[in-house]
Amino acid sequence: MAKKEGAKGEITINDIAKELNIATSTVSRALNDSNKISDATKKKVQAVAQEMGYELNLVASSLSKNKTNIIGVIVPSINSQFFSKALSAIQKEAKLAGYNVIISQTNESFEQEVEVLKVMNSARVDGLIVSLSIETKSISHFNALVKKKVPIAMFDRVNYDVPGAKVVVDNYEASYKATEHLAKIGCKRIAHLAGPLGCKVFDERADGFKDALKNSNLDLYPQFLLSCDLSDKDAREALQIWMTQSERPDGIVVSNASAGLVLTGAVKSYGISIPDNLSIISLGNERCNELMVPSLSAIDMPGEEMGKTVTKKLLKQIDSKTIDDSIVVKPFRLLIRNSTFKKA
Amino acid sequence: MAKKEGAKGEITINDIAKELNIATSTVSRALNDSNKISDATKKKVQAVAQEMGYELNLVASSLSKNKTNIIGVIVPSINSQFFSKALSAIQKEAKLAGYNVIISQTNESFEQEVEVLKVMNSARVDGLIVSLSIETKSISHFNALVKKKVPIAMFDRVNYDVPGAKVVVDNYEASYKATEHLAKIGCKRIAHLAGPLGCKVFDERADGFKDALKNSNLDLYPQFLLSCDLSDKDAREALQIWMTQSERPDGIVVSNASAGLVLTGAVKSYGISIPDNLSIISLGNERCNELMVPSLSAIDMPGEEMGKTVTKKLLKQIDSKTIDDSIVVKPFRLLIRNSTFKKA
DNA sequence: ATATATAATGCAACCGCTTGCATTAATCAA
DNA sequence: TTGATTAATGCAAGCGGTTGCATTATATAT
Repeated sequence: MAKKEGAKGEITINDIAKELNIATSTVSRALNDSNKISDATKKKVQAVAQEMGYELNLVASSLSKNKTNIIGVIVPSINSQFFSKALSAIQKEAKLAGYNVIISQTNESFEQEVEVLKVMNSARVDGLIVSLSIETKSISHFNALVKKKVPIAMFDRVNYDVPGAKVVVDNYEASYKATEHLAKIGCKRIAHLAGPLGCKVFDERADGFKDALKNSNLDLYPQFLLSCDLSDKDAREALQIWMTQSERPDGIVVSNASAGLVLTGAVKSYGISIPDNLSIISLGNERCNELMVPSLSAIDMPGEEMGKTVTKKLLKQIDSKTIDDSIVVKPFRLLIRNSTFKKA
Repeated sequence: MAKKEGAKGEITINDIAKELNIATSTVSRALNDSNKISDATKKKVQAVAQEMGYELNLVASSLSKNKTNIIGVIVPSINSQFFSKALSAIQKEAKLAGYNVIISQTNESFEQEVEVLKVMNSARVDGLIVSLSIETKSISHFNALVKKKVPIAMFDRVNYDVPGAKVVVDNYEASYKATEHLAKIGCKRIAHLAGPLGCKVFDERADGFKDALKNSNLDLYPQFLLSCDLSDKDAREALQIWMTQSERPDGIVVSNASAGLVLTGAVKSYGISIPDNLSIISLGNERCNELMVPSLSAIDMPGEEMGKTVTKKLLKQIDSKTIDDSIVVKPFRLLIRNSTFKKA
């Protein structure tokens, strides 16, 4: 077979057309299984394509169809268990529908989020799945995309002012339940390690905490509500503050999984026993939670579920060319483990 | 400003050209900061581009430049700590060089790997970073890419028959050191939970284990070398076998992090104390290793480092248009924790 | 002032595929 | 048999940039 190839050795539909002495358009239609091409021709074309090692050039295809079949995904980080589970589900779901996925992380930086959004725009993604950075307050950086009607779906860290579907958990309720759980097992002095102020998910968690205290007739002790960036360092410092107070907490609700693990580990150095002297529960559950000793109670946030659903929502928006402003609230699970064992 | 926009509301360089009454090529060159365009024109063009909200269409650009500035990344899974760290580093490094990243996971399936490779080919990625699936034995699915001289770089799960740079750790040595460590602290009956047979990294680890035993003058007891898929279930089953034998192991080298954590957790139910009756060390280290009780000794595989290096290697191949067949062996660290505490 | 090098811009083909419309071939009803 | 349908294929204009080469404007040398 005489192969006339382009510069980079790529076989194009033109090559196939020449080989068969038919029009390029016929080849294109044959390969796309158009119903206006005879079966005989299709067979021939497919055979030759196969033989010549033809592979569709998605770039060219995207350009002429004005559709890339690429979904852009923007997350704060890709190496937290929650997000990597979500990403995994997103990728899986997207692939099922014939979409590729471009992933970018913002590292919790607003500036990077803005930049990444531009790149996604330039890449002409067919739709966008976003989980906002902690720093993100305003959303004007979405304007360009919104104006162009690029479908957007958000999960977990969402902003309801951006049009498109949202998939979340009820953070208020999650925190409320966690706090209530501590109250129920007898904790009287419950503290909360909160995330950065102004970040909605963490604000909601702090609110849930406060209301649960109130409804359980428990006081909020001074300094028992500490807000920080949830880094290992900050978590340890918060613990230090609590442990050197005259009235130590006997229960802690930690606003994310990572800090929860750190706290639980760090508590040991104060000669305190969990759960006898102190109960801990984290909002967010990682594999480690059940493996460590004591195993760490948690609210499990359904990462895969959220990833899967947000992808489906986005794909629906893409297909239907409509904006779906629905909000899906995924259920969380309260996982009671040894760190919050019922006191006698 | 009169905006004449295309169907999807996209501003093109043609729009800018018309607006300014100059040629499209001039606009293109101006935006690309070509040195054959006067500063005055550049300023004007950039101003108008800004004002009209122009954003480069990467799809069109890619097509005409025959370069996508996209790196394809193929990994077995994106939600293991090792790979998510690597991915994070890859993404970061790629972005620094102006590349986007398309990520796909094979879920350890050869079939999916083959398929994903085709998609990457169609997407015309400028280069490929790959970590092979466990199932992958043959590499003929890389032929098409190799023939087209698409740069490929592999890390961790590599195959030296595919041209391109490789970034690995010395798995043999890692396993050897881990085993030797157990021997040194006095373990006499050391077992090894190996990964699937035929997967190089795990074979090498098994070899390192065996050689370390030999050189430490220790016997390999029957059934003490068990190969499995390293799932939670398999790990527990292996432990079951060992624990119901007359001669239980007093040391275990587990061939990945996840199974190591599971084993350590499961051991408790046999009423065995770590490290007094049994020492455990895992090849691969997760955050959990140091948080659990007892903290789990491990060989730390440098995920970020590998991700960073493999990306740099790939970018160099892309830039230089040459194949770099170098092999970088990244150092691992032996992290001695409480699960392998020196016996009296 | 004239030839000549240099800088700035324009023209048009091209990247590989898609698609509306035109054309030709095959099929059917009258 | 002939005009009307229907089926199959071809033509050519995009999609939105990029780039080699031609052209024009400007600067330098003689």
